[in-house]
Amino acid sequence: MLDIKFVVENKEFVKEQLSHRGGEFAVDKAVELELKRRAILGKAETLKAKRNADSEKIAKLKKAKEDASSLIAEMQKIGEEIKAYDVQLSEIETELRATMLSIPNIPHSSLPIGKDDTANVVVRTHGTPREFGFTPKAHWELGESLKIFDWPRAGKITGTRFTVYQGLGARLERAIISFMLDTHIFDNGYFEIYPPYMVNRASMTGTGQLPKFEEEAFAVKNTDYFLVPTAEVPVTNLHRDEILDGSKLPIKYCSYTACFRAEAGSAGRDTRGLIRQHQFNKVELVKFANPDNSYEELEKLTNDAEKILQKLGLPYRVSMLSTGDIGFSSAKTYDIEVWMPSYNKYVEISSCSNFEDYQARRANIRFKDEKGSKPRFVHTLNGSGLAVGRTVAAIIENYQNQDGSVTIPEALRKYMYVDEIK
RNA sequence: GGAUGGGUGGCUGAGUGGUUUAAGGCGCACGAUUGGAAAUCGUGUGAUGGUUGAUAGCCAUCCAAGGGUUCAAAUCCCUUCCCAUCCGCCA
Repeated sequence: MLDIKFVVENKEFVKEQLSHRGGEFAVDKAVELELKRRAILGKAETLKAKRNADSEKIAKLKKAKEDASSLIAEMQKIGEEIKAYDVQLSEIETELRATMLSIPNIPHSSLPIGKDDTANVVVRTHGTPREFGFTPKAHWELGESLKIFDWPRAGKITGTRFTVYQGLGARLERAIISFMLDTHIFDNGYFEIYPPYMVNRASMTGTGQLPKFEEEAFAVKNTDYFLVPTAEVPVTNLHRDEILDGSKLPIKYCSYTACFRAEAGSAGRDTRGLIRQHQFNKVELVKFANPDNSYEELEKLTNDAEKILQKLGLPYRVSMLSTGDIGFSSAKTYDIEVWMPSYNKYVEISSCSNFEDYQARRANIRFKDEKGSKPRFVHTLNGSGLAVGRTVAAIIENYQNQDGSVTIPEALRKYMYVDEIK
């Protein structure tokens, strides 16, 4: 959520910045509602001040056993007026909040301006795609011949876009989760969180998944709970409605969870293999940072995620997303893309974003620099560190051998207890 | 799932209709005292919104959340959420 005061004072600037995202946003409506709200609030508060003062007079009159009936009659009228204003106010506030929740974050000034991903800028590339001396196979082909994934049975027991891992496939998935967590905990200094896989509506609203993207989430029937689409939701909301100690910033959390996404609107895209699933595993990095250095923290967070690919020896590149391609709540996002031979291109495996105070304002997460100082909103950041299924796919494809076996990257062997899958 | 008791400022804990603008204590900050410290004493101690040049004042709101009764609600009524204990069930 943007700061309504800022929006009122800089309406044209906000509209221009948001126009770079493409689409229309209700900035004028929000400003109009806010001005109306302030006008009515002033009237209501004046009347309430009078009511407070006169109620005290009534109390004194009654104590002195004097007649207060005329004053009480007057207060009855004022009470009705106040009630009328309060009804108006709550209607305006409800509408204002809904309007503000529908307005996305302002893109950071460093972003390339463009309407979609074609305007993204590659900022660095690491490693080079391997020259195979044979025609490489896709991970779903190798997975079938190695008997490590069972999609027909996944379809039978659940449905499309689900996977049954088995044997060394299951072990590889589990090994990667441990490897990623250990790297972030011991090398990068993150604190591990293992949260619930279901969250309530307030949490989904706090990080920006609701109300606008409800069709993307799986709701749990007969409850008001949702399956988490990413650990970002429970982990960021750990500090919802809290005032943090500024000297403790940045707070760095890493968290493994399964993630659940409806993938509405993705029909026909990435239908084979592990790339686009309704349920997938992910290790997520979440930071709560001081606004003064949150962009340095974004660079560090991105580097922390890259370290996983470096240790695994997978070629990748980092792109800065354009104004038209960044997510709704984000001010700046780097995508990390791993080389995927079957696609013959780089595929997104991590998305690292600085939300500035957009989520913090929605979720009311603040900090104090020192005792007595005014609370300020923190900046929240997060990034995948990394998507586990896509990492499995990348390892299988990039480390495949001509005979259909897969060599296990050195860094994973102590978690796998074997050197290859064959 | 059933029963009972709860939810009050950073913590603890009073407060069942009107000097509560939330007592007292702890903690914290500042000051006094001291060679320095402890102890002691004094003062202060939250959030949000409005107004304003102002992080000064002033006003409003906030006692789990939402609604209701009343001239007036932390206090009475209703709904929901959460917590604790016991019982039942259970990996």
